[in-house]
Amino acid sequence: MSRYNAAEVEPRWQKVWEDNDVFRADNNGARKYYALEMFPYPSGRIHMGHVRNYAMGDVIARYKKANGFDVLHPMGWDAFGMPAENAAIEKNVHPKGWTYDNIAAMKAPLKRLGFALDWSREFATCDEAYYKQQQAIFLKFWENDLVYRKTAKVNWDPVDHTVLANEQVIDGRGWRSGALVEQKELDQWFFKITHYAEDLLEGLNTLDRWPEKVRTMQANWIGRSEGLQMRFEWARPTIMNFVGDRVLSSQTLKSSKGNPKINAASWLTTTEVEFHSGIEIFTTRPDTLFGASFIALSPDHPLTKKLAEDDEALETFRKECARIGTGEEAIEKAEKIGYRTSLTVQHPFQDTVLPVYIANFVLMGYGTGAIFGCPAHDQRDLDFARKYDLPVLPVVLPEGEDAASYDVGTEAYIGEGTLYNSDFLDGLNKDDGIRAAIEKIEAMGQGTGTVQYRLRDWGVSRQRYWGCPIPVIHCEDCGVLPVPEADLPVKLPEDINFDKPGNPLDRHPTFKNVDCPNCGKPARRETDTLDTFADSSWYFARFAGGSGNGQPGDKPFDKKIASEWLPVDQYIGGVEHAVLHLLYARFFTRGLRDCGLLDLPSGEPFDGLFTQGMVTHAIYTDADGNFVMPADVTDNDGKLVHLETGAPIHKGDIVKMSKSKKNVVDPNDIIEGYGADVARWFVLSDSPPDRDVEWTEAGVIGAWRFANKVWALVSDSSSNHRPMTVANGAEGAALELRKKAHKAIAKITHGIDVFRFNTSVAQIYELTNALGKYKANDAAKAESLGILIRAIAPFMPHLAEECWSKLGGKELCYHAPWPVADESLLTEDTVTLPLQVNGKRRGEISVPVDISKDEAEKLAMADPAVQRAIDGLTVRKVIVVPGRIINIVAS
RNA sequence: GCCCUGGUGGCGGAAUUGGUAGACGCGCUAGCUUCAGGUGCUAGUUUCUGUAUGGAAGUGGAAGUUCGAGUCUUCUCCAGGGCACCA
Repeated sequence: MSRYNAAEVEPRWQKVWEDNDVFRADNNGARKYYALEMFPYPSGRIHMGHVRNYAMGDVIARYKKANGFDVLHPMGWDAFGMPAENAAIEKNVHPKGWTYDNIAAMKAPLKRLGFALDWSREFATCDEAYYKQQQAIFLKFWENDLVYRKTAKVNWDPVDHTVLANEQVIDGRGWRSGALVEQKELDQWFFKITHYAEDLLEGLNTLDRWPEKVRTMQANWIGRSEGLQMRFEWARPTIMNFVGDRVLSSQTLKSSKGNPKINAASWLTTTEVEFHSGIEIFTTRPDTLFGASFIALSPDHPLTKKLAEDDEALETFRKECARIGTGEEAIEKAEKIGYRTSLTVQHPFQDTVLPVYIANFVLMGYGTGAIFGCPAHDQRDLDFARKYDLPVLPVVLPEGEDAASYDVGTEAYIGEGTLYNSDFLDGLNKDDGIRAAIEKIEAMGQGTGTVQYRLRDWGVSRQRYWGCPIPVIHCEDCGVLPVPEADLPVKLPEDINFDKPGNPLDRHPTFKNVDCPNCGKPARRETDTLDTFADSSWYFARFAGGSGNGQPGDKPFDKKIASEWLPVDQYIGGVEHAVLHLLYARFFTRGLRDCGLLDLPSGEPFDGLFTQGMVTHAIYTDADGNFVMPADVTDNDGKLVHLETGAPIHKGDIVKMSKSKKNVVDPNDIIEGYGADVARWFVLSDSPPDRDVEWTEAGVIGAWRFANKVWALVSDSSSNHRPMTVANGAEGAALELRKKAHKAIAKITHGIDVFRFNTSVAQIYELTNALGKYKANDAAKAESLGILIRAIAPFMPHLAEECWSKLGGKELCYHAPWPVADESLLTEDTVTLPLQVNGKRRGEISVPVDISKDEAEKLAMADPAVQRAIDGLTVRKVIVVPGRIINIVAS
């Protein structure tokens, strides 16, 4: 037997594939299949997570190809972003050079892994040809009212010197830098994602090939709630005080605040609210209006700010709230605190007056920034009411409670029930009560039923160099103008430096200073660049229909071709993108559709989504607690020691591979040592794809052994074992082998179809074992070997080609059709039926599959083990499940 | 606090969706082979009990539905992830 030499075999087949251009995607009229993995950021090194991600996609791509699909499986680079700028600052290299060098460095090992990728479609998002089209899309979105500009309070990351979208702020810190985020007022560009809030939410229901978890996370993020937006009018004495003694009059308000219309769903926190005639609130529980005992405004509410101008104590209170707002532990417990104003409002339905508080738990960013408090049926309101001694009047009576004695105590009741203490709402249930209350308020002209979303518009301005320039010019006379299409792309200048903090574009004279395209006078070019999440929001369409590549007349993508390939049939990537990337991409495809660029009625870019688990590894530390790379650790008689020093090593937790913990295994080392196939096989074999897989040396060796075993099987085999052989009419051991092989086909196929590659792998092992034991050199063996090799091909494609060719396969294994199971070999003539007595297994009998129930029962009763078990008992019942089990009930 | 996921041998994990729990792999044990350098083959490997045919227990825990539960229901514990004052 000759040993399998991956180092020689793998590059050889890679060259054959490349020379024959076999992975190029063409739409030849067969059913199309678009397989895509989230494209990588070119950090310069590939890691095991990449290997696992792309190995999964490759299984799907090769499997679909074998099933006769036209497969599109492209690869490219998500190449804009801050690491390039950080490298520029730290290592004094140019972001562009750094990025393209990294791409080259990553492309080599990726090719060495032998993925069936159509490299002809490769691009990087930092290619001029790509960002030119992104600028064109930006302008198109602008034309179609999907882009707008506003001064807004934004999340400012003081470490990265840039703005962050809401989604990019985690626990009050920047998602990348981890720095505490500050609030800053800036002119910002926004994508109007809220325009599609309802559609994005609705669309989730159609994505039945997405993980439930991701859909839930997006739904939560969009955060739809139905309710009532209404006005509480000032109580008579208040309006006198308010307008008379304090600053405000309706005239000054109107002129300073402009449009009084409420736009609560907008990104802006400076919600413009008309408050001279009352306070606008939003509620999802208008049925509990009769239980209202106060009104609370956000500390950031415009009215609060106005009042604070004349009220030092209130200003102090506001600062107090702001201080608590940023400390993380404080948010955990966040005691509810309030400030009582001298204002009061009129209850809409009855002759009572409610005090107006400023309260720290009311958020300006949601609804109108003001609420009515109903302590009996909202926990926050209850905590607040108990603290400030406000009335707690229950108006929803839970089932089984008595109206006369019911008391909420310290736990607000938020469930269903019957309304009482509520005048015209008495006796209604929750939903009817909500409807009736909304109707009444609408009839009174004090409000309307509305829908609120937590989702806010996507702020995309970034004060960075290494991103797609926003194609806009600011002219003092003509205003904000688009760069004319003929002038695109707005290129990133290359003569920049990072010797000062901030955006180099902002201090680049020839970039920044331009002539107005309208009047020709000196004007200022926009120096902000787009959030890099924009880059990854349409790359899949460019892969599918990109053309011209920077030539004149190039478009973002060919509408017809892109629309044929889209949606992506199977998208694979990490869960960490569940909200950000996947939501933005769904927005983009809707925008592209509505701008007429893409023919995609559903607007959904990804038909199937799979989120794979991480690659983990134990953390190794030495006696001093320093992290040690796994490659430097060896096993010495069951004890882990340092490879060089021999010092003892401690094995710690098994966590995601990360550079900082040094628990990483370099794919390059594995490829060199064992070959690409072994690395691929290992990451797919043991764990289900959606769970984490622990990288172990033993596991790799196991995979390596298996590859050799398959090779041994083939190289020892007779030379006339043509892989496409079909054996007919075998019997005895040959028939058993054929049955095994055909059953394996069915199970392997199913495993791939449902993304349980580990179960496919197990079946491949079984078939290999069966073949290993089968010594005859006949047609049954030839057929089974051919099945085995084709089944292995999506997992270990090089080994498969080598075996296929050794066995005399005429064409490439890559082009060989997926084996089809012969139905007649999947069924057995006889089955083994377990015999149970009172649910306990007592024996088994072998019977023909088509045996009658009576016959089976007779045989079961005659079984000696059954006889022993029912000795002295009376048989009550015999349950015969054909082909499955026989259970005898006796007592 | 709320919402998901999951919990099965020493380990990773199977289980035709209510029908023989532990497939397959790793590890381990015993034997054979001498391939010298991550080797191949054979047998065994849930636990307890018994010389043995066998018996008993067993899928985080408790109860339930059922002829029959890893699978369904309720409660509960633990781990991982997400959201977090969203009115």
